[in-house]
Amino acid sequence: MTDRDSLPPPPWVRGANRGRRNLSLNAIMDSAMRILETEGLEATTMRRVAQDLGTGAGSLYAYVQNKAELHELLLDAAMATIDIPEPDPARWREQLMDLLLDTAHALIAKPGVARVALDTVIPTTPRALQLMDGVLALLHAGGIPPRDAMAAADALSLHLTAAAYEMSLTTDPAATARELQRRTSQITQYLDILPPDRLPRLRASLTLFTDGEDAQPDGLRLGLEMLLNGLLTRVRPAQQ
Amino acid sequence: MTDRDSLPPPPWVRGANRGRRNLSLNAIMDSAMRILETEGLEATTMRRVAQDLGTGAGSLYAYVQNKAELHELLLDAAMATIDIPEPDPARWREQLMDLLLDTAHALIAKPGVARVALDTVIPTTPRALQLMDGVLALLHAGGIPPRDAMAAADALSLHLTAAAYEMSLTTDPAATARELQRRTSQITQYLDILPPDRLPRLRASLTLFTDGEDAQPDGLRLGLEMLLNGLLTRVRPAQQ
DNA sequence: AAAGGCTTACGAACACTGTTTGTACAACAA
DNA sequence: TTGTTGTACAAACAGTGTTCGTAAGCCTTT
Repeated sequence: MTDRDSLPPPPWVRGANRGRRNLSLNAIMDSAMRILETEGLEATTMRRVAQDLGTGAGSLYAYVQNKAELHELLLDAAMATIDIPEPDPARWREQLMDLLLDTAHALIAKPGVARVALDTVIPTTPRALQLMDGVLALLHAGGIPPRDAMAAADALSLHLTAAAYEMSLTTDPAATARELQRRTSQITQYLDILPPDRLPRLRASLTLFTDGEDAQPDGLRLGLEMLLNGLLTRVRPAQQ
Repeated sequence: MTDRDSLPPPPWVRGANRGRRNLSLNAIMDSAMRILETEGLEATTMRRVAQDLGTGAGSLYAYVQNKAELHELLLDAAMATIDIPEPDPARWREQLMDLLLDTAHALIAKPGVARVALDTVIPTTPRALQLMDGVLALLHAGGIPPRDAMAAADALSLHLTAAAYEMSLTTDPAATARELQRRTSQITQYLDILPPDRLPRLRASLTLFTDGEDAQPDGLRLGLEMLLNGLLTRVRPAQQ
């Protein structure tokens, strides 16, 4: 298995093993991860983490450049459970789908981490690079030319991340379940006021929409299957 | 053309025609839109809008329930330029692609609005409902069964919104162009430190990645084409 | 061993944020 | 004319990220 063992920390992370006294990057990450798991990303603020460590918010800036960097490190930590397979040309598609679903589940598991992934223009964190390399390897094993593979990997990871983000909006607290109820009732309430010939397709499909709540977790797999099928049947853009 | 004329305001919008004195929802929206266009979504705060109207932040709460609702109204206003076509079964696919690209461009045109679309679990605003109805109409015209059409519309709009959001992260200020440069240089810098046999696929594709900046605007169309192709060749999930 | 420099730690401060509350005022209905 | 309704506004609350000055500690050099 290539690239499964953990990589060394990137050089731009300031205080990897630097803390001489009370604090350390490990301690900060432990506190931040605990807060992330129990209170969500919104609550994972500099002040909250510092309070958990019994210190001031300013002290964290010796180990971390930004709140954004701290969140990115949390994203990297959340991807620890993903393991990248050795490509098997006979099973590459199944392997790829598993890898993508694993990644999505890792993002959903830690609430709010999907938003970090979406906010990060290009992920530069070690595990993100490993993941990208793994996806490219599987696509190459499937016979996809490198130029198409890059574009496909982009589309797949974008879709995956967005779907994970959307799901972590609705599954986090029970409060957002009420929010979803409020939304759908808003729509029906609005449709009742409108002339009955307006928005007919939406009217017809609304029952599928509300029932689709349970089937929505499959929506992720469905979108990814669509993308993969489309990739295989598509006219190559390099030749077009 | 069905549903092209503007719809009446939804009943839950409080002060549609209510302002008896200085303020009004229209004035608030005008100020907010001007600030959105010139300073971005982050700067479009309650206090900033109120200051632009020469009043206090609290006054806005007579016309708008939340900052979130104000942002949603801005999203709705940004979608004003999209026109929904009358489905022509012979050209449905081209029509659909145009509609989706139009929507994406509308989201990108007003900086930060794509984020609002992504944060909104289910868009309930009039124009969003019109758009959804229009997409469903085109899919039905293409012979897609209603159940699949709903799932496809979900996947397409998710992909579209996420791509628009990603693009508005890198195109907004020139500062983020430097950020993108910093990211790629971080990656190469990191790869130089690693053993040269690690992440080989990413190494090989990195040149395509950096060159891909110019071709990235086509990434959106490419992803949507993949989704559409995949939809047409996919085994129907209802029978599986 | 003593001195210097570097870095962590910490609290205070700055400039913000969304939202709530109390009070004053204007306009409409009875 | 009185009363009710809902707008306007300022102040206040509880937060936020980040910067800065100061004090203390450790390591290295003299």
